[in-house]
Amino acid sequence: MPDAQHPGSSIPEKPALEGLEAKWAEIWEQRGTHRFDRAAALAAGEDAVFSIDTPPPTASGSLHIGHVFSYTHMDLAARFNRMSGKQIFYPMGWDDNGLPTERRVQNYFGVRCDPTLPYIEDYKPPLEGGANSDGSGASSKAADQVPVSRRNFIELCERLTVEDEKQFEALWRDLGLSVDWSLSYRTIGHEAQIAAQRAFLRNLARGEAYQADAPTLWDVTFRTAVAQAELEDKDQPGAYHRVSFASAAGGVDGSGAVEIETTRPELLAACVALVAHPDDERYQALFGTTVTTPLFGVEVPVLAHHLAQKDKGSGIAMICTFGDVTDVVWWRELDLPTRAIIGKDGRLLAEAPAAELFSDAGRAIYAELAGKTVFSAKARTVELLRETGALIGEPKPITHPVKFFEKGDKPLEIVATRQWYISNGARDEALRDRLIEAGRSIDFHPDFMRVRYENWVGGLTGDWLVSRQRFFGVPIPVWYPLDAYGEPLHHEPIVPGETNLPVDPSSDPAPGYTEDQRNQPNGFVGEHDIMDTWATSSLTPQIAGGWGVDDELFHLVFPYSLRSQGQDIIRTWLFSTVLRAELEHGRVPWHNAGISGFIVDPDRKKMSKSKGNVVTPAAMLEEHGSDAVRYWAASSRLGTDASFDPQNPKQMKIGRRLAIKVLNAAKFVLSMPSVEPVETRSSVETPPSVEPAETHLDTVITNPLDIDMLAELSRVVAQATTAYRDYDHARALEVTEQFFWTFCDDYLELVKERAYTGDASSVTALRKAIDVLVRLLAPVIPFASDEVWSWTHSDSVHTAAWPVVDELAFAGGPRGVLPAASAALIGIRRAKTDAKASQKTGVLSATLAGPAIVAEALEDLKAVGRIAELSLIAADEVTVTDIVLDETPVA
RNA sequence: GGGCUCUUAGCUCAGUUGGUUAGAGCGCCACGUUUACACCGUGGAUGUCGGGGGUUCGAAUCCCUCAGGGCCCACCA
Repeated sequence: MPDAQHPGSSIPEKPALEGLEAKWAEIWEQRGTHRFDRAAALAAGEDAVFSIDTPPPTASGSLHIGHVFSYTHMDLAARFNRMSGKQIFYPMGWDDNGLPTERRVQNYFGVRCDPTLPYIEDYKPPLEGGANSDGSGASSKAADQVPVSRRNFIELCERLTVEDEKQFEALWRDLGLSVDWSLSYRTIGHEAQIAAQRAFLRNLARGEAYQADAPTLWDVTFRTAVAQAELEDKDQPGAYHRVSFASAAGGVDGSGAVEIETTRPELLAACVALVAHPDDERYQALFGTTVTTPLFGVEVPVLAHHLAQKDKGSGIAMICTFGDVTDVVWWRELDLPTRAIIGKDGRLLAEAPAAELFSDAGRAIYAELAGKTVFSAKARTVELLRETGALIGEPKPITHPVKFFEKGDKPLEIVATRQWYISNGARDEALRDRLIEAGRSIDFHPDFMRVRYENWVGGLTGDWLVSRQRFFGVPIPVWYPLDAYGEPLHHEPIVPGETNLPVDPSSDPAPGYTEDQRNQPNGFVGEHDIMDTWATSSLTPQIAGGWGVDDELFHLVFPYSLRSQGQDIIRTWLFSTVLRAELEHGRVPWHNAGISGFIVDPDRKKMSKSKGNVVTPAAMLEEHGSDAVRYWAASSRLGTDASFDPQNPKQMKIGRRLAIKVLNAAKFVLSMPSVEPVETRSSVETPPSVEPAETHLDTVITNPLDIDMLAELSRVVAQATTAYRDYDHARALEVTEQFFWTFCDDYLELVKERAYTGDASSVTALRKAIDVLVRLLAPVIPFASDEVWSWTHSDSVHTAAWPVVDELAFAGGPRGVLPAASAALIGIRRAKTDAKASQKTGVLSATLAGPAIVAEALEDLKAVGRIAELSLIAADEVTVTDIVLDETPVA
């Protein structure tokens, strides 16, 4: 391994990409190339800071190609701005709390959490790595999992996530992310817990966080409430059951009955009303009357509400507490009683809340259904309805979308529970307007992504449910006093002081109480819920920036310059971060939001694990090289989906070819006889106006072709810089790459004969061009770039100054010498190709037609074409009008 | 049902405020082993710019409309 101060300064015999990742990752770490220089930032002011709010990947998940894609986009911005003289604040976090970790720990170690169990010292879990050898699959079955205490469970979570995070970090280093690894954080870490609890307590103090006992979407597998942002529709088989209710008022058309259609007959015991549209003629006479439920014999009212749809089913619906979210709306707006029968385990409650209203037969029926799952209760109910004749016809099978927790595999139920909420604008128009306004003051890249944010804000149906009935997460930092009967006073929560954070109310006693008063009358009880993982992730700018802990740093980096993320988490991470910043700081958390597209397979389908079309990033980096993979990612603009065919990854080969070409071209240029060393301004500290080593370029570079090449390059510098400033890295790469290939294929060929002789103009121009090109390409191919840079510099290209037009100002504007010479060169090559001759075949004489400017490169054309006699006649287009090859075989 | 987005060569994509004959890379074909590069070089062929209509001297580009793909949201009796 080379010395960090003087890395491999010798040019290898045969430059190669292999090994560059490991070599440079280590040198960058040793040198602190990517460190945030706080002192310099303080001295230069916050305008000189470029801060990035990075997405903490789910530590228990696996990284896929989509991560590589969007994290590379973010790194391009970091590297460009670093070279532009900014102090880069580029932390990296791991999202390690939450359900994915719990589930992975259950599978990996074969355990499940049972909070009633005592802690066991030095606990040895039954499994290491799960039943599957890769440790990732659904290995241990739930029934086989050994129950362990909450503390043991959390210890296992922490143990596993630390291991996962090491692997993630290694991958990111391999990819060449220029993260300052001293700034890493974990969403379950000490600092994150403090920030999450402090923010929550401030929300509480301002009235933005509150409790409500209300119907909540509930996952029966994980036994936790879930939020709107975590919902996902899944198509499920179901059936319409037509059920007859007896009507004392005569029913429809005097039939004595009202028929409804339902997909959830098992909820019949929870029926509280029927509802039809107020304008529906069929039911006008029945509004205000009552009907009797089949099987249970409960009298329920027939009501009118505008949400009822005339054309759906029979036009009249059964309202149950609670079959779906529309039921909740009706229940609330029609002021109906609560007779919920589904428990938190997804089974019918042992005691029905309305049992006293049931008929005797109804009570017997319910006794049979109690304890059954929704699935078996439904089957039995249908049998009973059929036996009693209340089922009209046979159930009609349908497929319909049903709400699921995005990580769950059973339909959500609606259960009335006490939960914590944070205002998000759903019920507060003023806040919603502020959030929309906040979105408008962020520059989205591309701009249309803002619409997704606005749609989400505008479509919110309820406040943010932040409490989760889980174990591995940041505890909600409150306790409740118990009255003389031992009943908790939920409306009088006890809160800790901010200086005492973090707290765990399930193990720390409430302030002013002692631990032996826990769960005692007149004592206290700790809140056992934890926060939604987004309640922590929404504070990544605050956590990474030292909010409330290190105000000097926080003011330096907040609001951040850039949030970079995928489009799939606009509704969760982006929205919630804007919300928390608005509530806490009254301002937006960042100036720019760069939104990456996602990866689609050749069939235009989104890559996902469930479809089995993912490729592991580590294997990809290994196979193609990191620069090649980065090139592929950099070729796609923000917001644009990129296709990737794992079976045929030819797209990676293009970047690989570019990186290899850079190594070889640089080596070739540097092998030319050196006339006068060209020292370039290479330190960010050097003021741009002082370039002593370069002032003589214009006296050395005198050949018109050389000057024109640099003039073209100057234009490329301007275009690439503008593109990077606009977060259009793909455009920057495109113009740079196009010039680079012209430089290699045409210019380098044209001047190499001249350069071999030590011609000062061409050699100096070549070196200058390589020097600029390597810097232009450094964000995209950082490994090859720094390798090349190290051959002539002692510092890193990544802390070198981004090229500026002033460096090449002496060249003036492009005059067209290079394009004209290229066209002439192509003509000469074509003549040789047409004659099936080698390119090194000599030419006795040739005539070029073309504009006069070609004359300025005539000597170079003669040299590269091995042309003895070359004449030029005037024409608009460059063509070869006459050519006589030397047929003498080359010795 | 609403919103956003896309449709250009066999494939992946550029195409700026409307302006000559619509471009690149890959792939394909031919040629070439040249003292940077065989992980190579040189050259070549390849299009009804999704369909239709309109505005204009002029449309891949602007407008309308239709079709198709993708994503997000809503609906869930």
